[in-house]
Amino acid sequence: MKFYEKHPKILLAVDSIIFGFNENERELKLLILKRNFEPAKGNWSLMGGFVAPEESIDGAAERIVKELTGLENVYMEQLFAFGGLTRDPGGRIVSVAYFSLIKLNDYDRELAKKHGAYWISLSELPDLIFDHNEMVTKALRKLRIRARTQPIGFELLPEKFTIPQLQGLYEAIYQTPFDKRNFRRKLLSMNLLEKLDEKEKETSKKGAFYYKFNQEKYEELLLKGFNFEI
Amino acid sequence: MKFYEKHPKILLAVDSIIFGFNENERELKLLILKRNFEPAKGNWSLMGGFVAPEESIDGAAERIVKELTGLENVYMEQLFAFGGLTRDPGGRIVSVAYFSLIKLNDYDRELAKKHGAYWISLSELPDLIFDHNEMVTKALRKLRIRARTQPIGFELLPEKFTIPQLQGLYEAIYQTPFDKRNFRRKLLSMNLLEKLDEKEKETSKKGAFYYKFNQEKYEELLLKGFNFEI
DNA sequence: ACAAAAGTGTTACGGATACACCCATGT
DNA sequence: ACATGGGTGTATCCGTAACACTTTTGT
Repeated sequence: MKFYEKHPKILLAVDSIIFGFNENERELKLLILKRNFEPAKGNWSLMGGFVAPEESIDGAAERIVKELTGLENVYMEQLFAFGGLTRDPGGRIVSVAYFSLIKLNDYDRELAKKHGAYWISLSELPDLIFDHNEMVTKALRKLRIRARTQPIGFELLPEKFTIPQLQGLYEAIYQTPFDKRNFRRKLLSMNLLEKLDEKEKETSKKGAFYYKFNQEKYEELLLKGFNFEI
Repeated sequence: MKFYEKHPKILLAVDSIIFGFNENERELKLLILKRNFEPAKGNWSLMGGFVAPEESIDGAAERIVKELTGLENVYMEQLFAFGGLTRDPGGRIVSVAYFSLIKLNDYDRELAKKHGAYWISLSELPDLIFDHNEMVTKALRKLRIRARTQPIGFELLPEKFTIPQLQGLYEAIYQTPFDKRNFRRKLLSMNLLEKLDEKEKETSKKGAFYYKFNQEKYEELLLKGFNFEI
């Protein structure tokens, strides 16, 4: 039984804003690529693709990220549906944008290379095709809002991280320095970080203790009405 | 010059969560209708419609609201794109949901009647078709977040309103009482409300002064980095 | 005179901010 | 011994929350 058959269909795409972070650098990166098909071939672009009839839009977004990075089960959130009539000169396309957070050391370098993908610092972002710069701006704004009230920062860090690394991440996201005493106090006061015995000794002589985020504890606290807040 | 021609197209719809408020009652209302076509004919549903090839998704959302209420230029915000494979038993449809805020006295009663539409209190919301209840839940959550940090409450009130009416609106949105001294102080301290000489005398013998929201002043303050916050 | 809603001030508390020195260790 | 980044405590400020009585006026 089929309904709605007389209604016109539309090309539907997804585009992925893929954020990456490396705990040793201090910048948030974005994965973009040289587009290898028309229109706008050769220009910088986000990774995207069309939604197939037999896949959900979330599924399409996951497929796109996996094609480019080899990663599955990464943090992903729907950003916005872009549906202006003239956003893509190649035709009338509605695109649902998603943003993802990945650890910069995890992705598949071969796959990325094959697609002509590069990590770009946010501060050096070039002009992208169509409305992709607008997508990035919107994604960054949403990321900043999210990172304040949900513990998604940890998606960008390895399992073990130091407090200075965590602070570096937040400083990269918000592009502003934090007071290290206040930052540490605030984070530790939530009792969500587990201190390990091991120290990170690359970046300082004294060494900084590793911590890890306790997801189970977070979920437990959530049920009691706890709100993560930075 | 056409590109992308070999890619499959998809049915794209919009659904509208239309919130309404009447300053004399104390409840937030939702406009829903009895669906008059298959599938799920006769069940409660949000107002929706398909996106035409020659209209933007925002345009489709505006058209839908106008068809049902006769209103244009109402506050409207994109909520979320729902793209699960089985969300509509009538076929594979991706739907972009929007929510709108309207003043309950403004809409066209004839149009609404013709579509079989009714205003329902949030507390009495029935089962809606497909994922429409989920849409409403999500819209309500977003409305609550927005109303805290942007002056959108005024979209639900007439140009002239009293402080107790404004408080009643916020209490309806958040389903929780506020202290009237603190509420009044906070709102007035932003210097965005202009006190009029006139009083509203229906609901009390003493009468309450009317105020109006000063949009120009708000925009001016925004430029200086002001943040609306309740 | 009384009922019913409008309007008004002060205090206490807690979280946020600002700020400077000591510690550990590799060279 | 010194340079480098890690780690710590306290005082102040400000916004938030709690709370009860007076005013106006229609009946």
